[in-house]
Amino acid sequence: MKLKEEVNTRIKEAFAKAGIEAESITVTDATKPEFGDFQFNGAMALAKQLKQNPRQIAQMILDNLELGGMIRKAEIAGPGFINLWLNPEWVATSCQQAEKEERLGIGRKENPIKAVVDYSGPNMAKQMHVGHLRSTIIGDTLANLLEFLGDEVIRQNHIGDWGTQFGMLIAYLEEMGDEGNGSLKDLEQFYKDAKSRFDADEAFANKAREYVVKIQSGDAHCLTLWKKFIDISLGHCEEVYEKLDVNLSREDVRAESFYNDALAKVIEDLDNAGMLKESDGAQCVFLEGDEVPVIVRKSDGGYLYATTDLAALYYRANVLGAKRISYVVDARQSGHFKQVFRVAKEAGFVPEDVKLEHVAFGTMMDKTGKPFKTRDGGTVKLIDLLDEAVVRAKAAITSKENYSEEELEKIARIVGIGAVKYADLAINRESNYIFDWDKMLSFEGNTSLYMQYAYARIQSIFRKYGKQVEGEIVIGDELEHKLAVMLLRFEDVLNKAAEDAAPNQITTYLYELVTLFMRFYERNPILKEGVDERTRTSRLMLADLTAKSIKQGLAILGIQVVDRL
RNA sequence: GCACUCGUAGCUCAGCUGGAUAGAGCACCCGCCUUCUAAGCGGGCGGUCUCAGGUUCGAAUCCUGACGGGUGUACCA
Repeated sequence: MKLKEEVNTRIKEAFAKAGIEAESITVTDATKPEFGDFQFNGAMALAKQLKQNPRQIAQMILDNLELGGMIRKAEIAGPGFINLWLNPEWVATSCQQAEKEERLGIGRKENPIKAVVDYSGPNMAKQMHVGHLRSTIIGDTLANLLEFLGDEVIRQNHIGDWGTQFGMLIAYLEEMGDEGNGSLKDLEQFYKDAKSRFDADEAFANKAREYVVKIQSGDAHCLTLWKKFIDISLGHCEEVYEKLDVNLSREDVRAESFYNDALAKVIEDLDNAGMLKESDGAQCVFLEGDEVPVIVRKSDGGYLYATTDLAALYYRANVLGAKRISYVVDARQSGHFKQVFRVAKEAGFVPEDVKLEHVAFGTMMDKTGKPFKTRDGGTVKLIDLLDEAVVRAKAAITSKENYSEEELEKIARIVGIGAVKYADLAINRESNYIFDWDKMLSFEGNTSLYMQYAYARIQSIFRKYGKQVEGEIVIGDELEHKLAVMLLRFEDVLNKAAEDAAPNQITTYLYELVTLFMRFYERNPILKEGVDERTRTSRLMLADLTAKSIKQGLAILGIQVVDRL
């Protein structure tokens, strides 16, 4: 249900009938319960334009407002606010319909597009650490969300599999022989070992340098080694994806090396477009207003990050046919993307109507407010964080009920991993955030467990009830009204979250929804004695729609629910 | 130096297309389990929204400046 749009339409019609021109009309959520469900504040702004009394304008709108079955009451308040109350019968019927539908009454986009979401992008020479978490789960959420709303989503995992360090790594892998597979378990260590070997042994260093050239020139032996290395390293990433419950597979991998053959063409095209200039021996694009150029080819002939990204943009826009290309990458690279996007558009690599966006997220800080160091120790390996999350969840669950070992393991995984993902997704992606192990693994307050707990409580009710619910929803009190309206707002929230690529809008919504439900649960008994049949049915249906909404919302975030907790 | 970004309760954060008394969680204090799961619910404590100007009927929200944190700034990705 596009609730706000429905209300907006009514207001727009009122404007038209009153003969008032107004550009954008949007109602907002009421700020207080006593102000109803929605409020329209536009009369005040309009009053200034028209040089009239705002209350008079508001009155004119009211006089022309068709309440229909949807709106129960509309009132002018204060300087010219219009407060709107939704009709409980209308709310009830709408919820009733949503409860029956697979998609909970949420429509699919009328004009779906192809959307590329570029996320995760681990470097094959390094182990995934907590810093990689954000891109992976924000990207996955965005992809799930767009998919749910009807777009054709193409996930792209742009892994870093190319560069000088691979010469050293494969030379070392070769030396290790069969032991190599095992040592690669700890990539960080493997890298260190290779590096110290490189620094200590001149012959090895030379071989490493030679191998870099050989991979790039397509030497069969070196390519085999390289492929083996990438394969093993990618396997480790997949272990993490598996644990994280992220929808990324090998088919989504489109590595840096994939674009190698297209790089020369990028330079050629830029040159043909007259955008290329040589500076200090390097091929550059100078953008108007930018101090630093975009270097696309080094003075030694090598290509760069920007070159690969341009090739990738071309591929995504023209071969994949994407109309929205979202890069879920650390905010520190915003300068880079701003430039690359501009070059791509100016050079015509990407058609004008394609939306390019950098879904930037903040840097992770430690508890003292300093950036998490990537190199010299101190980093938490992602896999360790996830394992610890499951261990803690298990400890927390064990005390509650008796589970079989198998059940326990399954629930602990869902709860623990969910907590880690939720903690990250719940904060505004753009600001920096502090990595706090304990906070991330907390199970109190606004956490995924709160939602999962509510879901389990509802399932418990239905287990006891033991029948299918059939009947109608009747809004019994103010609390049920609030809950029902909140349920109807789901689609609005998802659409806005998709537009802004903001997962925290979904978590905020879920938290508000569940908070309302918990109060409803405490105050309005369902199966207890003395509850009449009609009320019981209605409350069961509200609970059911709540559960389904929680499940769907969490599913988009990549978090599962359990029936029992 | 220049550019970007952030500055809201003791801590961690929402709110930012301007609206009516600024919201949560954690922490702290009080209350609620013989009836649907107390990982919950109710109540309390806690704020000159960094500061100073400006625009406006109205500013945490928009603009300017200062201060403070973070980041980026020519051949790494």
